[in-house]
Amino acid sequence: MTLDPHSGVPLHRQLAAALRARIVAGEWPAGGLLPSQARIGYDYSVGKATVQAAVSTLRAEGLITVERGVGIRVREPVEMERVPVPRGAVITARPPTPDERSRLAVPEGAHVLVVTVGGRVRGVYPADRVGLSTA
Amino acid sequence: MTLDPHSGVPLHRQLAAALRARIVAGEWPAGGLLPSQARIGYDYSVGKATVQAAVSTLRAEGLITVERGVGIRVREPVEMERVPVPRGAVITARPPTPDERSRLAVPEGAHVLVVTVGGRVRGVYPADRVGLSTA
DNA sequence: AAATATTTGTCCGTATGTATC
DNA sequence: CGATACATACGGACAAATATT
Repeated sequence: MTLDPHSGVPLHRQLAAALRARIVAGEWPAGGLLPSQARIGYDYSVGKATVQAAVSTLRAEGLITVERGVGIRVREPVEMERVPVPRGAVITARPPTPDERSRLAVPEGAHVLVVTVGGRVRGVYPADRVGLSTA
Repeated sequence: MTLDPHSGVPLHRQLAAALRARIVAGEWPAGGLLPSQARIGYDYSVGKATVQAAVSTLRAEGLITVERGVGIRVREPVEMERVPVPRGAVITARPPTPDERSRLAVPEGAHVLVVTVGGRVRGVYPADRVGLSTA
């Protein structure tokens, strides 16, 4: 549980990598709670800001969800909806606008898939729940 | 240049919204420099952590790039490469793994487009530079 | 129902390191 | 070398949401 402050790699990245490894190794069940941020900081001997930066990274990666007053949960795999796209469409991905984030309920860190045909937007879908299938 | 600490909206979000509005309004040219983070904090009467949180948000949105020792630049529009996808493919977007981030040079906050055919991955592309076109 | 503890969120100040000019 | 600017890291204080007693 010890990180190396002199390795050249920032502590918060080392911590994120350490937690990531433990998560994918299945140390905590999907939907289960990790130790509190305070406990993590104590275990790895780092400050709050460092823990929070690491947590923020893993949340952006979609590995965890964080609930205020509760803790850090291992994200459960989500059912992916399948949406067909027409031929001749162009598909891009980008972060949602604040408006799209609330309208489509896009979680923090997730992006949206944008389908355009002839330069006109035909659809915007939350990328964490939707996969596009070509005809 | 004044934010409202009692509006219920966190200061860093208010600040991000304020800067976002000024950026999209064209207040600074593409490739140009915003005021320093210290200056922004002074102008809006907030601390460094607040400025950094707002800057981090805008960077994740792809609106700006931040260069150490230089400052905050308005991101210039990038040429989008067009990659064809076969019929019967499924397209998803997700954050890159650390490995993919370095291999594909995916900037902080950007995602990757994943093309699968019959459950097998056929291609992974940086979503900030690549658009997929269906046949 | 109510008080208490736990946990995360927000915000601040300070200090040090490192890259650029 | 010095000045400027961002990155990293620490700690404290308070608020908000939740869980527990």
